[in-house]
Amino acid sequence: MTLRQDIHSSGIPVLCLSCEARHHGVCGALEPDHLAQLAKTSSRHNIEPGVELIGDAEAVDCYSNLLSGVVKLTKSLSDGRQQIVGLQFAPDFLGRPFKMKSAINAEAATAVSLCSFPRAAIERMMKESPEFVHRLLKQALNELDEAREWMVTLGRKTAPEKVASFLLMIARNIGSSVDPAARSACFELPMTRADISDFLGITNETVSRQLTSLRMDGVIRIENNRRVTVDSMSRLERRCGGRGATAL
Amino acid sequence: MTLRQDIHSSGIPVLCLSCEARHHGVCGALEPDHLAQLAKTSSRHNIEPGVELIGDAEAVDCYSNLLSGVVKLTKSLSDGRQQIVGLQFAPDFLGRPFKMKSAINAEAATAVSLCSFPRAAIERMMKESPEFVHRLLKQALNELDEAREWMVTLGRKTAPEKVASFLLMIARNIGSSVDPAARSACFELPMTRADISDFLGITNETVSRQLTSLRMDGVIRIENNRRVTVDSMSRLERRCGGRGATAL
DNA sequence: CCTAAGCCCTGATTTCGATCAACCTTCAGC
DNA sequence: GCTGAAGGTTGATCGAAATCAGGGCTTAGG
Repeated sequence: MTLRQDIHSSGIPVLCLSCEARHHGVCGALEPDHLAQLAKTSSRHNIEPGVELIGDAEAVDCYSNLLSGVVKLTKSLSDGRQQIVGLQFAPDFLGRPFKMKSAINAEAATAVSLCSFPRAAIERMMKESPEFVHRLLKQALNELDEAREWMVTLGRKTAPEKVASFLLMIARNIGSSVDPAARSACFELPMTRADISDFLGITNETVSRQLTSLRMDGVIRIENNRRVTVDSMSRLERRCGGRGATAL
Repeated sequence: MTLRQDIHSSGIPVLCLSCEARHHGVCGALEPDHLAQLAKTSSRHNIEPGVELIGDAEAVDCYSNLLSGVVKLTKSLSDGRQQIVGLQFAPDFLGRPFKMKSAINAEAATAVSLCSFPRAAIERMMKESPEFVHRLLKQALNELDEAREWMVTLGRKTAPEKVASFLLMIARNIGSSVDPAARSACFELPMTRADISDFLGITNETVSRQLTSLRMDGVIRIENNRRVTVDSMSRLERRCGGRGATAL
């Protein structure tokens, strides 16, 4: 492999050189030699929308860096009711240290590309690199914050507020905006109406109605059912229900 | 102080000897010398129900081990709507590494006792003891799991199921049960009906009605508004909505 | 081409839980 | 003792969102 020689030359594996995970993801915590170690066992996958990311070779059980696309984490009740409990965007780290029984399903919401590592390699990294664990902790705390933010949305917001909050969250995560102050945004919805409803704890009919309502009111524009344009972010924000200002 | 001499004799600070946090909490990750270091700067507090745990001397900004009692974490919208986003039981670790702006309020739900440490001491521990960070990661992942479990409850369960699920969760956390298989349980509700409603995303009237309904159906007994007895856990479980079985 | 399956939108109706309102109990303070 | 506040329960009414139902658009496949 060309890998070994690259390790010798620059210290950083060639595969990792252009990888965003090295800047903002967990790999940023690693020294070149650790990175090289990991890279030797890594493999890249491209995954189609709708494919489950579980056990086996496919993706996670291995741990993986999410390089592009959106992954949804879901939990279901035995009667079929489903709730999306997390969305992961690049360059999040996927996989669950310390246990298998998570009872959470991961599924590619869009086309997804992953950089996967065998479980053993990651567990070794956790032993050898405190900085790596540190980074994992940071991500876990971030996800915890997000989860708690959603709990407010799920428990205390109305359907119109839920949909607006969802759009705002997506815009902030994957929205492209020319404007540096992000006064406007444009993005492709990474999920179907049914997914959105599972995310917000409402029905797809309600999602549809609320999107229409936002469209009618000129807050958003929608093309091809998926492409959303928000002209005025602040206008959208005002529809999200009292901002979480606990102080002031 | 007697502290120093105890460090010399046994290696473990006297205060920590009988502390549960040393067994199941974050302190369990520490070597005697680290523990001694921390103990020197620790202080214990007793806090009344309803008191905010924020900034200042009072409690957290310091980090603290929760020694007894229940702490509720809440987020509010500016119009007053409130959601409880987390409950902490002993021996959880309170406080937020890496940032101040959490926008989360912590409040003693019951009488609470804390063992607090100055921010600097904990940050130093995080640098010096990888095992400590490891422990923090574990707790964070646990809280994340709990948060996600609640998201299902908030988003997809009916009011009766929500209340049953809440009782089950409390019973599992603080229920005393003679029976080892936990066929029955008895506990003091750590919060008011209003708190419970903020936790479940419903109104206190609805909480009240559902409790009455469970009482009428013989699933629970209630004394003094607070003391709850569950004779058959499995009966209660059946009221929680399809158990999160994703597989099988 | 036609058909069937997804996905999405919209209207009519129903229902669950919110809201409004009254009353009870307990407890602290005067 | 009385009074008022806080927490809790219960009933009546209302409304937001679920449910039920139908129809349109796009895409894949025969």
